Formats: sequence, structure tokens, C-alpha cells
Amino acid sequence: MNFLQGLNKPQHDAVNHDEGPLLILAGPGSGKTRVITHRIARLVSTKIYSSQVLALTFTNKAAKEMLKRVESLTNYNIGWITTFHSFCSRILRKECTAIDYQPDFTIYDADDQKKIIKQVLTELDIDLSIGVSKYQYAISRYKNHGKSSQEILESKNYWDRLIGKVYKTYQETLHRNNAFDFDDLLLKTLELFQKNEDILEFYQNKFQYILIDEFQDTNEPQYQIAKLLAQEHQNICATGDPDQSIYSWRGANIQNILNFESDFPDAKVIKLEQNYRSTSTILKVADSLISHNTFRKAKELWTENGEGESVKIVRADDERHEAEMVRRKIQQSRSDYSLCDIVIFYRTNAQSRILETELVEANIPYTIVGGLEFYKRGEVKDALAYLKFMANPVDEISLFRIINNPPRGISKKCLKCLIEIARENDISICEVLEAEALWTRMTTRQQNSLRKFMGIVTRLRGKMDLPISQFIEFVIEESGYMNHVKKNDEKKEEERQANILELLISAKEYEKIHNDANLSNFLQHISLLTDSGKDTADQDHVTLMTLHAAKGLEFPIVFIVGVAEGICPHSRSETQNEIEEERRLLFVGITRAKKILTISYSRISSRGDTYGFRNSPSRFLKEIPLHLIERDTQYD
DNA sequence: TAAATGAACTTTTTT
DNA sequence: AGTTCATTTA
Repeated sequence: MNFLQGLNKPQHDAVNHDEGPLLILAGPGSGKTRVITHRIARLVSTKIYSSQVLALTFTNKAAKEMLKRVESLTNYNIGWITTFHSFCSRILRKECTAIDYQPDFTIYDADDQKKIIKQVLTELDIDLSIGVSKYQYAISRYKNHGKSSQEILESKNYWDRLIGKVYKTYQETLHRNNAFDFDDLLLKTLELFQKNEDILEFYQNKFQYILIDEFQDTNEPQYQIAKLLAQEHQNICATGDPDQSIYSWRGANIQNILNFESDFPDAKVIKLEQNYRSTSTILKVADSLISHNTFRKAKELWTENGEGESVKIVRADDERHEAEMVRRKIQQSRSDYSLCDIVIFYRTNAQSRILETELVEANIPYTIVGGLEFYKRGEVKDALAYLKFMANPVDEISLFRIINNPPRGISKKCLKCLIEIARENDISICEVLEAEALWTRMTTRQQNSLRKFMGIVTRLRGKMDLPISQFIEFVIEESGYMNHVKKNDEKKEEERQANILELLISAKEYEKIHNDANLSNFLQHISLLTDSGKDTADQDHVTLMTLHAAKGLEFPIVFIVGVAEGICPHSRSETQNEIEEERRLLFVGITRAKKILTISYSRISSRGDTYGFRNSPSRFLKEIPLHLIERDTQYD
């Protein structure tokens, strides 16, 4: 098969580029994914083994899409097309003993993170009235910039030193729990490579070609990892668009893409500027908006596509009407388009609710990408906590979650006592639980309760070599958790049971797809998953998502709702840089549209607790030339 | 000790 | 506004 067929000149050059660093600056809709997938396909079918190529993306969705497309081009099984985080997780799973972790580590999410920080603050006797999340946020920020606690501790500023102290203890706690948080996955992988030359060399040799998507969104640790891996052979291909940089709040550094040429002096730079996606009207709207950004490399965006319809701007009376307007327009377009062609974007997850209600009432099926997820539901987390504790017995967060759930008469006092004994003997809580001889200071009642719990643990451990789905079934029955859920017979009971059942189903799915399915792998998979888990692709549906989730996608019909001051740009954006990022965000949203774009806002909204909050249109709307748009005032 | 009620808290965006 | 947290009550 010829992978160069049907490509324009720059696309052709990019796919055909052989050795050495390559930077692809790709405007929206310029066929970037096509170029990357064809390039990978060309490499694996002519030059290298499919295991020698590493393609890194930021979202699971992007990875999945890329994988699908490459595999349909080549029939090769490409093992290393993944997100940065899951790549790191896989490396750590293999190599983490070199940095003193155990391969069955747990990955902590934001909730777990918060619990630990709270624990740490109490331990260090620090006032937590200013909010645990302030610390959480600050620590994550430092991590995203690749700063260690040591560096922060040396800071001149008192607050920073305080953070440094918390940060340090927090890391120690994670280590004791044999756990990583999301940021650690990157940082510890980097540390691993930096400290172990042999391991680094192995992977440098293994991955002959490295491709990184959305390069403008790499943060410091990610950039360092990529640089280290590519150092030897220099076959690094970065793709991205500075105008679509929307993750600076999590440490993404736009400089990484701007500095690429100086970091890799021999880099070839290819610009993809022809847009194949949108009508020329939509593209012009996008272009006139983004040209208001001052910190920016000018770029030519053009298309041969026709003008199409003008862009609609709708002012609705309130959010209810706005949702109604969207619903009506969806119903109108049903004759020409299927629901899958339609997407609704919003700035914040909270905005989805009112749209959902409207769609439910109108009987229009929809799916939400991201948002409040399945795996964050309490009962699912409980069930997973049992599994995590089984896989990683020093995971105290999971242990605390399950030890008295369902209630087994293990009180807080008893837990405190356990922790004390563990710390005094410098062993894990699990080890205390396993050594009854250490329980001397407990009451008989407490001892009995603990014994009962350990009985369950032993029985569960006996079944650990069952296939995961059967093991999960056994765990939720044997632990009494399922009974507990059943007993709480409220309205929620059914839903909870259904959720647990759903978890079972996803385990079965996982077994089917992966032949190396074991408990740790499954848990890792789940922890890094962000999209809702189940595929509802079989049904025709409208899609809802945040603007952040929109990147890399395209839809014939796009709605962007809530484009008002305070929402987009968001009220928390103050500096010029932040405003420009908000503008890029809207730019990303607009450029997803192929045919029809409707941007809307409402004059009155019910933000927070005050209904009747007055909105004015987003300043960005004034930046769009009038002749490209059509105002629709019928919903006033 | 476990359920029930009342208080407090919240970050916009993601892995 | 909706959940999580702490305190009270049975």
C-alpha cells in the first residue's frame, strides 16, 4: 500500500520524512492525524518493527483513535500508541524496583490525593482551615513544573516552605503506600531514566521512532522524558499548534514547541495550513478571533471549501431558553443529519446539567464525554478499593476505605491504635493486622472485629488467581459489601447495584481484549481511564463535552453554549496570558465545526446560588467581523 | 457503634 | 446546589 497517496505537498513531505527530528505545525483540520497515522504506517511496514515506534498522546480518546486508524492501514498490532501517563505507568510497572517501588503500585486519583494531604496536614499539625485543596493544588503545580520538594523547601517565601514541608511528607506517605499520583507517573519515570542509564539506554534503543501529538500541551516532565528518549537516535516527530495550547494551567509550556528548533537544531519544520474540515466562513471566524492574540506566531489558514452557511450567534433570555434553542435546532437538523453529527460544547462541566434535562425531556439520546465519571461513583470506588488493597497491601488509603465498610465494628479509635502500632514498629498497617501478637493494647472486642476482617482478607487472598471478573464477584460477595448495598434499600440501591455490575462487565471486556489480564494491569487500566467506561457508540446520539475535551475532534454541527463574560472567558482568568488561553479555547471549539456553527449565550443565568445573575456577551464575540455572522434574536 | 441530621465547603479545564 | 464532614442522637 502506498501511504503517500492523496496527500498534499507538505503532508507528503511529513509522511515521507525519514530520519532526524521533525516538527509539524498543523493548523486545525489540516489532516494532522492523517499525517501521523500514515507516517507510522509507512515506518512499520517498510523500516521497523511495530514495537519500535512510540506514539504519545494526551488523552485516551486520541490514543484510541490513532491506534484504530493505524491498525486499519497496516494490520499490524501497534503496542505503544498510548497516553503519556499510561506509557509511564507501563514503564514503571516494569522498572520501578530501580527507584524503590513495588510493581503492584496503586495509582491515586485526586480524591485519594486529598485524603493523604489531609492526613499529612493533621500529622504535621498544620491548620487546615484554609482548605486542603489549596495545598493539593500547589503541590500538583510544582510537580507539573518538575519541581521537587527539596527545591521548594529552600524557597525564601514562608508559604512556599510550608508547602514544601507538606509536599515532602506527602511524597513519603505515597512511597510508604507504594503509590503514585498522576503527576508522579511522569516525574518518577523521568527520575528512573535520569538515575539509571542502562534502563534509559534500553528504551532509547527500543523506540527507534517517537511521535508526540499535541506538543504544545507538554509540561516540563513530559518534555524531558521525550527529550531523553529521543536523544540517542533523534528520530522525534512532534506535532502541534501553538494556537491550540489550552493546558497551561496544568503546567503545559508553550515554549516547548516554540523551542523545538533550538533543542533539535537539525529539525525539519513542516507547516500544514490548508484546512479540509470547515467552511471558509467558519475558518474566517476562527482566524479573526485568534488573530487578537498578541503572543502568537502569525499563521496562514486557508481552505478551498465553499462559504457555506453563516455562523449563528444566539442570545437567549436565560439558560433554559438557551437549552431549548439548542434542542429545537437539533430537531430541525434531524432530517439532514444524524444525531452523531452533532456536538454541544461548554466551558464548564456544570453547564451540562441544564442541557441534559432538555434533551431527556425531548427524548433525544446523548452521551457526555468526561464529566462526573463512572469510576468516581462511591460504590465503584469501594469495590475497587477492595481490589487495590488486594493487589497492594500497603495501600492504606484503600484499606481505610474498606476496613469498616460494610460496618464491622472497627471504630476510629481502633484505627488510630492500629496506625500508632504501625508507626512505632515502623511497619505497614497491613503487617500489624497480620501479626496478632502486636494487638495487645486493643480490647477483646476490637481484636475480634479485626480478626473477622482478616478472615475475610485471607479468604479473598485465596482466590486471587481467579480471572479478574470472577475475583471481583467473589470479593463483593465474600466481603459482605454487596449485601450491605442491598440492605440499604433506598431508591439508590438499584443504581448502585447496576454500577457494580457495570464494573464486572468492564472487567470481562478487559479480559477479552487483553491476554495479559491480571489484577494489577486491570487496576492500572481503570485508574488511567477518564472517559465514561462504557461505549454507547451503538446508539445514535448527540455528544456533549467541555471545550477542553474537544481537541482533535470534528463534527458537522457544532453548538457552543454559554459564551458570556465570566464563563468564557472564565471569571478566574485575569492576566493577559489567561485571557489569551481562553481565546484559544474558543478557537479550538469553533474549528471543530465542519458545516454549521451556532454560538450562544444567555442574558440571565443562575450561577452559584443567585438566580438572575446578569451576563453580558463574551468579549470574544465582538472580535468576530459582523459580515460573517447572523444574529438570531428570536429566543430573547 | 451506626444512623441521622445539620454545617461547611467548593477551583474550570485533565491524566 | 450538591455533596462531603462533623456532630449529635438512638
